[in-house]
Amino acid sequence: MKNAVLSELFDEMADVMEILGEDRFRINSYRKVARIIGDMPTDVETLLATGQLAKIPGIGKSSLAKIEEFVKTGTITAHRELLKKIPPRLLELLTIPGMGPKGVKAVYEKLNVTSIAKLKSVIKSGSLATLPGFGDKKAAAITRGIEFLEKSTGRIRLDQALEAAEMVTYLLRELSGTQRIQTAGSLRRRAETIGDVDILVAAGKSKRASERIIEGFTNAEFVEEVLASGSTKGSAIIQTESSPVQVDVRVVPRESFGAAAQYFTGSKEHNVRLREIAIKANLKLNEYGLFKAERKVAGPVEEEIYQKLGLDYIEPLLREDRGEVEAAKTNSLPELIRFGDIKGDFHVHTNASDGNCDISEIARAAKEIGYKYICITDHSRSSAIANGLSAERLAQQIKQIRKLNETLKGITIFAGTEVDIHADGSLDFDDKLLAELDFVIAAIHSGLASSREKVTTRTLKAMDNPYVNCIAHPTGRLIGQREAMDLDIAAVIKHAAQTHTAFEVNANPWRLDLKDTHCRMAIEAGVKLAIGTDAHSVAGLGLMGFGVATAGRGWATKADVLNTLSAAKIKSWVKSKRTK
DNA sequence: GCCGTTTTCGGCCCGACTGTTTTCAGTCG
Repeated sequence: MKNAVLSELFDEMADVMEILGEDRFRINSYRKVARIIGDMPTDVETLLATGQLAKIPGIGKSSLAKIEEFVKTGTITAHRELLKKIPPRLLELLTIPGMGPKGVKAVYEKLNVTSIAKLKSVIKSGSLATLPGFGDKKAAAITRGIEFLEKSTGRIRLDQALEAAEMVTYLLRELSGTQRIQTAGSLRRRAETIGDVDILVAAGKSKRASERIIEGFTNAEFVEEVLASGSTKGSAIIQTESSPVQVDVRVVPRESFGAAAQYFTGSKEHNVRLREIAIKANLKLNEYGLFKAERKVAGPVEEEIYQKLGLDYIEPLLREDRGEVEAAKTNSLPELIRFGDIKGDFHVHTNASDGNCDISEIARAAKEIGYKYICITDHSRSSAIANGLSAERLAQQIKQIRKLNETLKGITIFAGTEVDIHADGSLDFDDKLLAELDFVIAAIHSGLASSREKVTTRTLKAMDNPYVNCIAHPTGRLIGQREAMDLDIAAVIKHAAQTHTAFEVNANPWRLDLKDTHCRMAIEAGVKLAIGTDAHSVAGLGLMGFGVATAGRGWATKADVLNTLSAAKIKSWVKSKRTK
């Protein structure tokens, strides 16, 4: 996908211009273009060819010319020219927490620092601390920043962030003076990765009450390092079971709680849009409320902020400035899928392959959750490491499931498989066996790094099989660990619509695959989503919420998601592809 | 660089914390 590369180029141009001290509004427009392109689910090339790109607000003449140049030549002259103006490794300094463009400019011009390595040495020699605007504490903060950078990728998975949020929330609830607690930031929006965890606390008006809450947090046992501690904000690295996580706690008065929740939930881009609307209406929006001159017109309740701005309430999942503000103006926001709409799980493993419990155990657990059905999808023989089932073992399992269904009340077990898609697009089981199953999900588990053409053709061919109902984890990514396959998403979505095949939204926080923007593309093409946890244990069934949130971030309604249908309707949905 | 139902020029979102300051700039979200 060229979008990611292009987005990076625009961001880099903005970085260089910031260091060079150029006009900040101009820099902002570059950043905006970078974000728009990075978020776009469709290839820039396609949008450019159809003339749609020029119509996107934020992309003007100048950016359009740069994008055109990039599509034609693979490079942007302006980008190359800008990079010539600074040493090649200078930009890496910007990734250090505590180092911004002004700081980078200063160390470069005054101390000739051109890389992180050189920055380390001027800190060691003590010369950084002599620089105007720098000092011992600043030098120490930068050292910590470099160490942090060296041992982490900076962003954590949703499950890790949630664990940290739960630890801190539990602590805050016990503190006196705490009136309300709300998780905010990218965690509340259920973004696929989280930078730091934001938690809001409503407390009494006195400064002392607020200070006590911050103290209670920064002094907690699990706090490893305090980064900042003021009267309304505390920031610390906490140690969870899985990783160190930065948590920011902010205390706000109760009468501003809604405004603060809105403000700190973001995204930044969404908030900018809201504040622009406020200004046009002669209002001012900040974390304390919505104000007309000095008078507060909204503040305690988040919904009222939107209402007073003339907008429908926008769910946190949608707050990315991806068209939700426009939709809120025209009463055309989608009614998002909720966990309560989910009637079953489409992707579950048992101890027949690499899961850790048997069919009846996991089925009972699913019934306990309130599901009406569950689909057993153990691996097929090619996934040997996962103890994939042979044709004989699968035939045996189908019989076992049919028998269990006779005795188990209140839940239907679908016999399924997660069948491997071979390099040539053929499947691990023949059609005769697949025809015995209730639901078939197909997946690629090998050769993920092969060419765009190969992985795309492979996926397209699998969808042609009349028994394949769903493609599991379609891009194969593992967040923070493995890149997605270079799949032609537009092509596979189009083919899915034509072949009556669904795409999985894998709910595992390592995967979240399809991801939000791809979900939206699929929905727009009329392709159904099937949310599956890929559970390998009873606990694994509990990941469903991450999948529902990801689909919701892709603007999915109940009607877009296969597992909101009854068991009977699923059967007829499957049948309609087979009899086509 | 982008944009326009008051504008084709003149605007462009807001505040807390920190550290280096003698009243504020830089960074972050």
